[in-house]
Amino acid sequence: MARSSETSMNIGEAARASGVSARMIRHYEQVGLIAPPARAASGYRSYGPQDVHTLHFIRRARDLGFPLDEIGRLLALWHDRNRPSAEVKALALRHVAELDAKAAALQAMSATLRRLAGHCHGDDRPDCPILDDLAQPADQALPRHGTSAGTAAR
Amino acid sequence: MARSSETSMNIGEAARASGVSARMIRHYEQVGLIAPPARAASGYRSYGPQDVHTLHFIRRARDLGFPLDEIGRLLALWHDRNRPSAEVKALALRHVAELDAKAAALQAMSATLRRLAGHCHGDDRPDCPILDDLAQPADQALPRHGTSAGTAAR
DNA sequence: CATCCACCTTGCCACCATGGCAAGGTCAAG
DNA sequence: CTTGACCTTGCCATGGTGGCAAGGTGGATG
Repeated sequence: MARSSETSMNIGEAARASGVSARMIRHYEQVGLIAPPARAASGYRSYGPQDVHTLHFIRRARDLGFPLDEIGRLLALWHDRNRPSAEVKALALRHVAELDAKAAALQAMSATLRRLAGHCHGDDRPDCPILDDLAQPADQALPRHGTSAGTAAR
Repeated sequence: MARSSETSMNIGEAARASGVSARMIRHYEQVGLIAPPARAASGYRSYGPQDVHTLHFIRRARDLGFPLDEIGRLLALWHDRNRPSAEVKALALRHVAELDAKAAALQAMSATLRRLAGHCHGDDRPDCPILDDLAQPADQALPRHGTSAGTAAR
């Protein structure tokens, strides 16, 4: 096993320490999100504490739903001592808007479907307003209320 | 152009009539969601009104966020005259739960990020609570409140 | 009839982020 | 030296959609 006091770790240890899978660490390297680390004579990747810190940063950003390209920008801002915080904030708020839009789309779908389900007996009989709605020839009965849902989704 | 009174159409017309792209119609056929249609002597796929109806059904289900495999089940239930509506309802409500879970995850991310952004001056100075949080060595300051957000996401 | 354009056919690649598997090299402990 | 845990690279799959390419069809127009 690894000696916890060591400052240089293999990819597996870096993965455990950062919460990013070894798989993804290699991937992030490949797509240029992180710099290629030093290599041991064996060819093993070698990560230092700073590298792990960066990976942890990425992990957190991913947990907040940032796509990789935006994480790249966040990393650049992080490393830029002269960044204007306004830039970070703008990036964050743009992402918030995206998250909200996606959430709203999902909720619109949920609401529509829940409403349809509310009209369905849910017994042994075959009559089903849910299927009836899906089978609508165009756009009648039980209109998909609220603001445009499906289109903005996905 | 096509004579609108024709009952048999090429894939492009079927696409326009159903709201499903020609691209996706072929895809749905390939993955077995729909049966291979008749072919003209030329090899062109030929779709009847019933086929278009089915495609429209699929389109609606997609708009409600159903994944293809669940749409397959919905189609089977639709065609089954002896279906118990309870089955349809259960499928729908299971999907509603999934939609709600995803929406909740997105909202949790949004809320966290919005809160962080709220603490950020957003001016020319480099100090930024957003980056500070992402760079947290572990799990201190401004705890990611609420119920576990990131983990359940995506 | 020749030409043209819009349409159709199949097939492969890309996205995004992640996981799985395979075949082989490395290292430390027993 | 063997074993087992780890590392390496590379390819394939996911889900749903789009794009492009190379070639065949069909109908309208000159």
